[in-house]
Amino acid sequence: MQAYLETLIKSRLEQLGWKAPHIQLSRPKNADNGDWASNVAMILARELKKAPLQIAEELMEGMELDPHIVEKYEIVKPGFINFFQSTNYLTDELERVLELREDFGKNTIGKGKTAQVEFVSANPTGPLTVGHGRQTVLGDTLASILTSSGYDVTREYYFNNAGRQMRLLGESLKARYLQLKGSQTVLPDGGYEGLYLLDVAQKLLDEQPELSANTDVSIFKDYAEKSIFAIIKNSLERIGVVHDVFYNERSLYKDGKIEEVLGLLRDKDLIYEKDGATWFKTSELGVDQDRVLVKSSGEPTYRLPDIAYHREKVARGFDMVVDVFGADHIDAYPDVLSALKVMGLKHDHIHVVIHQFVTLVRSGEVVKMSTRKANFVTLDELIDEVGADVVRYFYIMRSASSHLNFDLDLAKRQTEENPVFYLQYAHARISSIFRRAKERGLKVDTSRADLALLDEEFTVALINETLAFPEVIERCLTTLEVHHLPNYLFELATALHKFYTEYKVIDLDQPDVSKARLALLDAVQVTLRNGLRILGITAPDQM
RNA sequence: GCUCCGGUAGCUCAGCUGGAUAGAGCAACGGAUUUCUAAUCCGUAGGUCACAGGUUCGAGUCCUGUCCGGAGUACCA
Repeated sequence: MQAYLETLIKSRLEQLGWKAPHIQLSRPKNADNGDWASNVAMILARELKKAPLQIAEELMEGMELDPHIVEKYEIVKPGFINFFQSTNYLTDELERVLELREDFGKNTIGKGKTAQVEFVSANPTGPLTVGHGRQTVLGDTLASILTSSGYDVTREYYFNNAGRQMRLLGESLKARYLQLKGSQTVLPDGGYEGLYLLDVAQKLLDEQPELSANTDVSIFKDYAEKSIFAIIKNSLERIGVVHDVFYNERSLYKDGKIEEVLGLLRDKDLIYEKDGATWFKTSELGVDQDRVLVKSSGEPTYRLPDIAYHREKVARGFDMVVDVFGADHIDAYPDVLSALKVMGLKHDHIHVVIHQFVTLVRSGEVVKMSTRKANFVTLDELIDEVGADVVRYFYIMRSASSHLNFDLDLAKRQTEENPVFYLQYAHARISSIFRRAKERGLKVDTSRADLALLDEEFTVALINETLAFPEVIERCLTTLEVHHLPNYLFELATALHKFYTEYKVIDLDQPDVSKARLALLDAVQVTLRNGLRILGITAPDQM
């Protein structure tokens, strides 16, 4: 419908020799204003120096509208052109939904293209926290949106296992291990205090009781990395997230990629030595100051491997790259991108999605989170308390650029007024109706239903809501903001519940109407299920 | 100081590239169940869209400035 009107208006503009601005077609909030509306006449008013109403008249005069699609149009006050879709159009589209089924909502924007989504990327120094959870769900859902748009998607987890952090982790584990053996060893300065390390230490002690203070730290480091990664992967699995690639920082060193980047930047004269460290002249690239790439200790800062990693991403030839980062990385990625730029590499296909922090509230108090301190809430604990479906929904119901207030007490309490259950109930409710229909001998035979019977107010509203699904997916894709999807599904559920209370679906006195309504519900359920699948939330048939 | 994000109903937040009367959930109050699941629906109340200017037919949305909250500004990641 949207596309149809757009091309129609565009060609008419050309006919008249008017310069086509961005044609805007929107769904008016008020049903009196039609199903679709365009402001094109008002936009043109300035340039043509004519009254918008007159422009609209001239525009519409020679327009040939297919009565099968558009029933009528109106030109109203400031200069809107309102289009009213025909019932035929609605039922045709509904039939299409029922043919497409699990493919309804998909588009082909990314057909034949590859995409990579990097997300989570937490270093294996501790269990995933509630903070990581947001990024996890955000990235996974974005990846699903891309898949629905035809992209061949790689979900990737990049982790840093070569730096100072991991050394500290090894030392921390060693201290814990020795403590278990009765030694008074203290944790290193800035070490990891989390109790999970004690568990890891206990396991190590059980497996290898012979280690001592003389044992090389690397033994402890590797063991810690392996153990903690197992914990992380288990958490990811619990909320249905599976990465295709775990990209290891250490490999960048092994393959000489770190050195290559330094060499390339040096060729551009953007590297210099000062105070024993190696600096990147970011001040020449629009940043307020230069950054250190290699510390005086000889260890690179996170920036350097990040640049090398992104160079690899470019080399791997993805058509689209999405990086999902927390707000604490806001300062790092511009350096990475400008480094790619000066190395002459493609970079405008890289999209960075920054999400704001999750503020955790427990008993009315804000919980400060730090992986190194012991007082953090893990993603696992959250899943234990509220369930994976609720966790997933809550994390993406808000836009990424907004701070997310996660009230733990509320989330735990929530079992009844929860939007997740509201949504799932809509799905289950339809299943229930289908079961009952079957009992009464009514077949859900969508191909034989006379959809033209679906013309009541709330029915049409429900159909319209259903048909909006593909637009929502597209919007998520173009904006890379996935919160539109849960919001939409909530509205669809509302439309369904309203329809349900208003009309009786199973009515043996009106078998034709019943059949048509069952077909409609089939389409609604297909849509709900498709949407929930993208969100990674289960669609129960019974609650 | 500078950079980025946010400030919309009591609370948590939507509001698509500027469009028609600013919405939802929760909380409050009042209703609906001889019925396909009431985990539902309907109604009432609740607003200076932080503030001040500007741009134009039209601003919650764009521009400038101010205030408030958060993040960053590290030889941490």
